[in-house]
Amino acid sequence: MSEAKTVESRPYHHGDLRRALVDAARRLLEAEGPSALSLRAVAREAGVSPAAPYHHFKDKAELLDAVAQEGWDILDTQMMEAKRDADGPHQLTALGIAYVCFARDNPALYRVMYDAARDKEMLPDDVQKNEDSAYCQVRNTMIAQGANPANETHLELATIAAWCAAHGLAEMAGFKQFEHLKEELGGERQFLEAVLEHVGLFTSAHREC
Amino acid sequence: MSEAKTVESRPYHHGDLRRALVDAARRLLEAEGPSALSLRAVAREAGVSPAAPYHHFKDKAELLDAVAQEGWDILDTQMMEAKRDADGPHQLTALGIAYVCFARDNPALYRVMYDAARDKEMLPDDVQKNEDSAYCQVRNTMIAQGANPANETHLELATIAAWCAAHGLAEMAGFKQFEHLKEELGGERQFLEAVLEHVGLFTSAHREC
DNA sequence: TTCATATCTGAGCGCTGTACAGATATCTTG
DNA sequence: CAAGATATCTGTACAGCGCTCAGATATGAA
Repeated sequence: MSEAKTVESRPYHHGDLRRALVDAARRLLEAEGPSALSLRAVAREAGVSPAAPYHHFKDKAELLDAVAQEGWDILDTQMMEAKRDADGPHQLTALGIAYVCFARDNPALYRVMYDAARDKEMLPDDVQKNEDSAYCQVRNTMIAQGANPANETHLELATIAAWCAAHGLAEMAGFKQFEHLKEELGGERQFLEAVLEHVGLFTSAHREC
Repeated sequence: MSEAKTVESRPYHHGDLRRALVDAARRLLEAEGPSALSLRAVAREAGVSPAAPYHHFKDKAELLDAVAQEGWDILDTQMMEAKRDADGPHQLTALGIAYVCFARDNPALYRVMYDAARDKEMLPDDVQKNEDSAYCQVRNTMIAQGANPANETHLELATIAAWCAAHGLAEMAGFKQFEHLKEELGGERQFLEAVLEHVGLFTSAHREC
């Protein structure tokens, strides 16, 4: 309470508690990691009572869904930028690298995103519906690089294969077992590129992360 | 208490509480899913007080580590069998399919395995040390299929790439988004094979799951 | 100005992981 | 076989969790 910001749209008491809660959650997530992300801690961080969030989210999972959605949006944006900055034949790898780098730079957020997905056994709906989504960007880039858009099934399988490889690498690139390889190859980026190159769907690229 | 089984090795009061706790955990995991796997529930299932587990495990994470270790052992065995039952050129895909099928058939256990890995930011040590581990089986199979064992780095990168793709597919194969593809391709197995084939490192195989 | 409604608080329930003192069973030593 | 050391297990307790609900409070509509 107290610090009611002078925003023009202040629907009710707090201003926009829903927004404030999601922001508080992301702050906590970055500072303390996923295990510290309790509903009560988020409420505390936002300066409200433990019961307040329940007027904006049905339960904890729904709050985390909102946090995860922001993660997907950021991922979409970063991949769009990566694709824009790469030339044609290197765009697919640029997308792959951007994906893995997003996970590396936002490990807690990435985990929240996939914890929600695993619980629901599905990715967010608009991953396949929104044409600007990371998923659709990969699909469209495959078409641009010569895949036959008419063979819908083949195209989708290739997209899924690339997505799976990128997700696996995103989750495991930070594992201690692979540190010696990063040193040997002269850096993390070289390691990521080398692994993606072995996947076959990707080709070598020259774009900083 | 009470039902002291007539085992020859009964070190102390319970018999082998450590063993009983891990078994209870796996029973709970299968019956109720990962979210029901509380230390207290495990103790309850094993018929002991909530504090009893602390004489065998430092904390909850250490109990889950023991559960996860059993998962890795089972995975090793199943992949060994899959490799044995496949002819040379199809062994790598057979390993990949076996990996994904293990995750499909033991989703809760697979999740415990990788939750622990993500927390520690590493796979279990013997994944790379034990020559019979799933990881080493993949590596050795790549050698058998023509990879140059002298080029250690290249070999390791290819193994990691295959592992990442398999892990990504293992986590996402059950997602609702891909159900229509499974139908279209005539079954889950066809879908899994098709995706792995797109990864490039794998080739088509003919082995039931 | 009055009233309905959306928002937030405070207290409370049953659950969790973990700590600790005390009881009990087993192993070891004489 | 007796006695003390030690490992094992119980009971109780504490703080924190997700979530519920009755009641207080601020807002928008009449």
